[in-house]
Amino acid sequence: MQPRTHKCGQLRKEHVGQSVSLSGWVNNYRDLGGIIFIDIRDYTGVTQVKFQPENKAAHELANRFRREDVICIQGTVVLRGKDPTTGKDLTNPKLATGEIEIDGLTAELLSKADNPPFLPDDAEKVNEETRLQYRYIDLRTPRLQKIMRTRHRVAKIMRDYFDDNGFTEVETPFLCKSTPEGARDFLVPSRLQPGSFYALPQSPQLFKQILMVAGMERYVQIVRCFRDEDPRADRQAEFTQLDLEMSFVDQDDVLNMVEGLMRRIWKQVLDVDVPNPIPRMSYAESMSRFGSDRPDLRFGMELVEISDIAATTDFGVFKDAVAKGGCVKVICVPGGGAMTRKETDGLAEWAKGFGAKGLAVTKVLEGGKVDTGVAKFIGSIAGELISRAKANSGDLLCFAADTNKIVHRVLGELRVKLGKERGMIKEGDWKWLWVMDFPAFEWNADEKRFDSLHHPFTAPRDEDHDKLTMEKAGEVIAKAYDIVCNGSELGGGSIRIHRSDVQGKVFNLLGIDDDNAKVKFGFLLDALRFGAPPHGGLALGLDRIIMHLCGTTNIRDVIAFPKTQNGADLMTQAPSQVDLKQLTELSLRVQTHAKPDKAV
RNA sequence: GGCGCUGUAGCUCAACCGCGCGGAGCAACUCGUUGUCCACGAGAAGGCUGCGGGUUCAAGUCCCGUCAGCGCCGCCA
Repeated sequence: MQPRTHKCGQLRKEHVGQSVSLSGWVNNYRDLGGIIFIDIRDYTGVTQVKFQPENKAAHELANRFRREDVICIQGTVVLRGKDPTTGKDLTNPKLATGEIEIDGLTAELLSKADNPPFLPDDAEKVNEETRLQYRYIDLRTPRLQKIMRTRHRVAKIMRDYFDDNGFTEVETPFLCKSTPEGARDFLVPSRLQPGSFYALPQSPQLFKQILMVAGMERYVQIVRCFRDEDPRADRQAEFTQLDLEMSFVDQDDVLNMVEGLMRRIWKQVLDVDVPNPIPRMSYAESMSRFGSDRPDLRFGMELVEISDIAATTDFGVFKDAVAKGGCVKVICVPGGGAMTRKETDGLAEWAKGFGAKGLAVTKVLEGGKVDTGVAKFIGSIAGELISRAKANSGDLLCFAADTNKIVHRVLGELRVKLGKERGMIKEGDWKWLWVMDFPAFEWNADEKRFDSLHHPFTAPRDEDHDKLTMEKAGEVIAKAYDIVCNGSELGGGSIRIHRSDVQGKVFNLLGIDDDNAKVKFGFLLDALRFGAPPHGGLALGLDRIIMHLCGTTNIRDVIAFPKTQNGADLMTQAPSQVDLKQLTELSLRVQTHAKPDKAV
């Protein structure tokens, strides 16, 4: 094999006359009987190589080259120019290297390829199932190559940024203690302690707090996290976080640090300016106006409160909702009046999937009138309704009347669905937001106790410390914050509790008694007793950041070896059954072999 | 755990309301072709229609089950 002198995407006019050697894959071949053209590809691009019959040995070899063979060629860079007889322009403007070609003098077959199940050129059209099975071919496509390189680059920008700011990257364990709160843990059996299990970390939360107690001051880590829950288009069981924690800080310090990072990444990767500062909105306002704690601000269609006037109508659904302490809200869909009955019925059906009993709609006419749907019930408030919703003739009004939670959920989801479907999002628009002032706790009616909205180590506002009682816990606001980009939560964090007495009170609210707390989090409570600085931090979803930067909605695109919805790796066939011997060594016995065909 | 969509040649797709021997493009194979660049021309080959059952004179098509992939709900402190 000749040593490579250049990469396949590199050669230009100025290299003409040079003797070069390239290695790569056969992207395509065109055998014209005499002259043979081979397009050779590596990660930098494609170059055309020609083999003339006069170079007999090389020509005979090239004659056998097929797609995806790995070859090495050597020859002279020549200008394509114009055909001497016909005068036709021979350059290929579609190719970065299209002004030149290589007059191939020698060729070598480094590795013969079987007929591939699909060609990298066609991959975008191919079934994802097939692509995942042959992931190494899929990854040859320029698109995925580019995503993987962007991912690398972003990780480097992150590390450089935090290095510039005095952070230290510390690796935390993958074999951890299981903490049954939150998501399901992936468990790893202990051989040395039969019957005991490690858990893979859902996040390094406790370790990073302990690193603050340990005096690291500024910690960062790009770290794999694991949650044994069902995947989604933007969620994998195994995912990567940028995790950070800082000592002697309050919210503004963390927010400023993270904003600086986002500005650097978006500037360097996309040449897009992230606003300075990123606007902030309270959780309460976000829920009220957008029905979501991660509002997409690229379009309007805000939720409008109409409970007061809805209660004055004769419409039972509206009156009941308000009487029971819920609310009635409306969103105005510009131009939605043109929707058919079938379409609006479809929306109502869809809304039921989010807990709504239905979805009331009506169309806005000229002169402050409404028609169709629930029009006959709301005639008395039509004028006020149209004015509050800022509706115009031809718009569609969508109402939800229920508990606050369901109304926000349904209209929030509907708003996003219609915003996307009706082309209300401007291409290339970026809207950033910090959502702040989350409630610390949420009442769990089933278990008759409070749950943490964020996690149990989140600090309440200083002025809310005396509300850490069963009576008032619902009013406590946490020092927690989420960063939201175009309606997607990129990350979140909080200032943590650094006093063991406050932490104890919170555990009690969550129904974790002292003994239980000691068993589960004793090491953290101990650490907090031995000199804990005030600290806080944040975790960003690296996969989601890459998705945004690369313009994909499929998280599998940004992970080199992703898993399917079933948790399977179609390439390696994981998970698989294991030898009885392995199980015995781990003191494990499997109850059912549900899929014996997958046995090892 | 639930709802929906999909499954036909190596790949991408056809095949009417259930009616003829399930077709085409690409790839692979053979032959031809000296300026192509998703080369071109000719030929030959390629199928248990995911799997199992049912309805029917007749099923790729309808029904039931099952497996797999995708999207969603639940879940994701």
